[in-house]
Amino acid sequence: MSLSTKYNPAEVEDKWYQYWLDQKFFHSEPNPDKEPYCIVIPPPNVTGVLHMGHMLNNTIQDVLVRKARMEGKEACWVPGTDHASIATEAKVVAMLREKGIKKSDLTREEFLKYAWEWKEKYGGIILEQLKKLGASCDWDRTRFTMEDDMSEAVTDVFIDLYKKGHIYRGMRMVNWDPVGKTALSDDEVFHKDVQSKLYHIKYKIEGSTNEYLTVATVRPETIMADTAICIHPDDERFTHLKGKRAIIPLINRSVPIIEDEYVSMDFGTGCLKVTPAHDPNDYELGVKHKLEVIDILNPDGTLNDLAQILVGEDRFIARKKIGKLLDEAGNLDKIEDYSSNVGFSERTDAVIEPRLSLQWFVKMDIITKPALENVMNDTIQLIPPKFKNTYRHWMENVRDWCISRQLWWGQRIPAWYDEQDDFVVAKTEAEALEVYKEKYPDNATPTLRQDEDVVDTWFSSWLWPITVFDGLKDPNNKDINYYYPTNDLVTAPEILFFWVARMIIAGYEYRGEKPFKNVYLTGIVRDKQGRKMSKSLGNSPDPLDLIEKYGADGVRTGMLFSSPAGNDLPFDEKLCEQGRNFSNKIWNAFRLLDGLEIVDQPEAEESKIASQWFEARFNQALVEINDHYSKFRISDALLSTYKLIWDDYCAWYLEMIKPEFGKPISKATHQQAIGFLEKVLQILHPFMPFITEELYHAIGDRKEKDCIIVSAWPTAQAYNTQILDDATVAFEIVSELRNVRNGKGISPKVALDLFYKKGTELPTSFFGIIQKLSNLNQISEATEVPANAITLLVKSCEFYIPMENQIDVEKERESIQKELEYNEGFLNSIQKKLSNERFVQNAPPQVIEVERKKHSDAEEKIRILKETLAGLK
RNA sequence: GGGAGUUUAGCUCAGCUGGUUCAGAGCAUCUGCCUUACAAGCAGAGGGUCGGGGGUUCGAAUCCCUCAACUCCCACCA
Repeated sequence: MSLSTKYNPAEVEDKWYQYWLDQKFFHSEPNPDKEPYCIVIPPPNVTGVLHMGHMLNNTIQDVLVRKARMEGKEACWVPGTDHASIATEAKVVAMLREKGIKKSDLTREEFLKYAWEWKEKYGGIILEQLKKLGASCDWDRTRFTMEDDMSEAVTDVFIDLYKKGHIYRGMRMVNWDPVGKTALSDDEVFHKDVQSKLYHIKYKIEGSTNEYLTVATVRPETIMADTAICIHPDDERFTHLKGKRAIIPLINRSVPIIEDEYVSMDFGTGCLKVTPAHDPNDYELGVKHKLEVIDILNPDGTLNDLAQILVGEDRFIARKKIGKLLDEAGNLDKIEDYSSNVGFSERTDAVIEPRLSLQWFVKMDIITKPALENVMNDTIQLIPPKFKNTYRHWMENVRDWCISRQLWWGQRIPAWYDEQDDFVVAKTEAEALEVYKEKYPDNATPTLRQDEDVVDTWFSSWLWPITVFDGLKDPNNKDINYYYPTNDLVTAPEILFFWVARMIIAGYEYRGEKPFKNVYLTGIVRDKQGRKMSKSLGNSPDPLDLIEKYGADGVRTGMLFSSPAGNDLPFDEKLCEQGRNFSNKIWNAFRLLDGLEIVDQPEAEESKIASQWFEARFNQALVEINDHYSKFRISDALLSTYKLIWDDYCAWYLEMIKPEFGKPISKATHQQAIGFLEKVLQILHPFMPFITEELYHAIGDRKEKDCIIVSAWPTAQAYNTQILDDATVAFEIVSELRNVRNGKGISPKVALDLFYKKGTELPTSFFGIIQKLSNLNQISEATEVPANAITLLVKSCEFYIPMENQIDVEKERESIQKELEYNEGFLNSIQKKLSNERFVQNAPPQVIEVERKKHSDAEEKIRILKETLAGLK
């Protein structure tokens, strides 16, 4: 069998994924004999398509899960999707629109039928895509946030929180999306700077004939909703107006002039029109000064009857028209250009209208307490910890959470209204009726209607770590008892508050326990220009294309080469290329071993030393890699693994044991080499699951269940440090010799002789290896300095390489002179340091000792260099 | 406006409580090699006054002050 020099991932990836599935390696059940390790996936939107952010995120999760599985833990990665009410509803509405169906023509039931159909057809594509990445999720446990059980949990929690007084219904100024006709949470609004006009409008003072007060506003269409004019109490310009009233132009309604320090004297005209129904700050002022609230807008953003004029006009058209009307009436002082920050709906892009409405809220004051505390005291660890500050800031300033959404796709609010608009919070209509019996004692059955709204999506996903194990329905079941609290959560910092904080809140509220121990916050994947990769910008490569091109293993490592926790990842396809090249490197290492003729002959001495060295080196690296993992330094763990395999195993070890061309290898050596390969493949497996599984089987005769994915993570053994030190010296000598060849243009094929100065201590055990790697005839002690030789210095040891052709004495002299000068300068600086009394007095003895050593070493080196220079003829 | 963070080689990042390496890695670059596992490779080399300025110290990329640039989060003045 002759293998291609290039590894072909397409041939093996699907095969092994299916094999793992068939063997149920991803499936987990509570096992009291094993320590649990659990990750719940941040459920992607059902409407979602895999993007680079998911790739990064899920690769990290898979690395953690695979490592835990190999460590013998009962590893369970729970997958699933989120119903994402707004996003999904928007998609379904768009789909219907294409078919010529308007949502408004459908009943709720009809719409939901379409929505479910859509979900069944397109939902969860993303989970299939994750399989291509190699994600080792327990697919038997796949959940969806709008399954019956999950929805029931949402309802139960709503009712429970209501009973505990943590949910209330109240008037609140909310972000109203007039296009989507829904209230949005603050998080769903984005702000943009918009060029607009500042209208200076003159309000006549009541009782005067020609005295006016000017107010500046960007929203002249709301003057009909004004219920006061506000001035600063210390503003001397307006002292005479205190206690008076002003007349709203056009509609001639009289409003009081009030005083409040909220108004800034130096902004605009110093007078503020107060419109409690249409501005959050004005609303606050209104509450404070007990002002009337006049709402002049319809839900769709048109003016209603209360506006008295321009009824039925859209708010923006009304704005233009009212400007004209005011001008005609002589109430328009001037119009200025003005740039202001305007809120937009994240979903429909409509300008947000602050609107007063009855909404459901979660009171955040009490229930956030344990969530703040346990992050601050590191019971739950944020990685990197710098997010603690941000987290605290948010938790200390958190506002009540508006959880009602005027949508259909989602869990409906379990509140039941009678004809008087009284409501009862209950699980079912029947239960609600029971409660109403008290109000209607005469056996009269009231007609009830359920609240039309659904709850915010986060109100279901905040329960995710509990509900995936049915921990609300059955708080003592064996799954939740075993897997909860889960271990690590891997997610984007953008949703630290929307989701992570709320899961922590829910965890303490419903389990009295944190939902996870560590929160690993990934960075944002950006393009080369530093822009966030997003669908709308079209700057994100299709992950599946990348996988096809570089292999899942290549893409996975590509994503991880440079992404420390919390740092953004400026993505470059070159990273995947590096990953692919790495697969290829390993593939070829295997090809080398695979192609050798094996004979039962005694092992070469160099090979024995080589194996001893690699054994030590492997263990040293393993300790380092384990340490990286324990600190969630995933990129570092990968890089250490990469170097162990590429540099130590391939570049050094394999070169050491490789037989001469055409010659066979000793069976014992080959077995060692294969054994080491197996070990490094295991270490690599979390990062590159596919190629490692392929090669694991290629290098051994495996039974059905004997797979690398479930093999035991190697245990770090105590290692021989002496051999590592010796190797370092040996490698340096080899490197210097290569340097000489490079500089003198001597082919590696020309064998050289190497002499060392009499009496030097050298790692003689490595001489064979040095000879082999550097193509040397001999390494011998020099009885005298050979003539016509190049002198080398390695760690203050002198070496001579006799040259066949006359060496260029001048050039040699020059280079030695240069080194001499460098060393003399170095010596000088140390001497200065050591002659500084204060240094000698204050520095710790070890530091001084080190400086002394440096000093004597440098002196020795200078002496040798001088000698060599003198010897050059 | 409030808060947090970042600034170390061309790029992406390590450098823990100041002191063994007059600053490290990967990638990229340059030079030489189609050397019998791998040119998706091999061997070697160059490259940074650690954002600017000041201070503390015998000694600072590391601590303090200050300035500057960038990033993120929160709030949003009519």
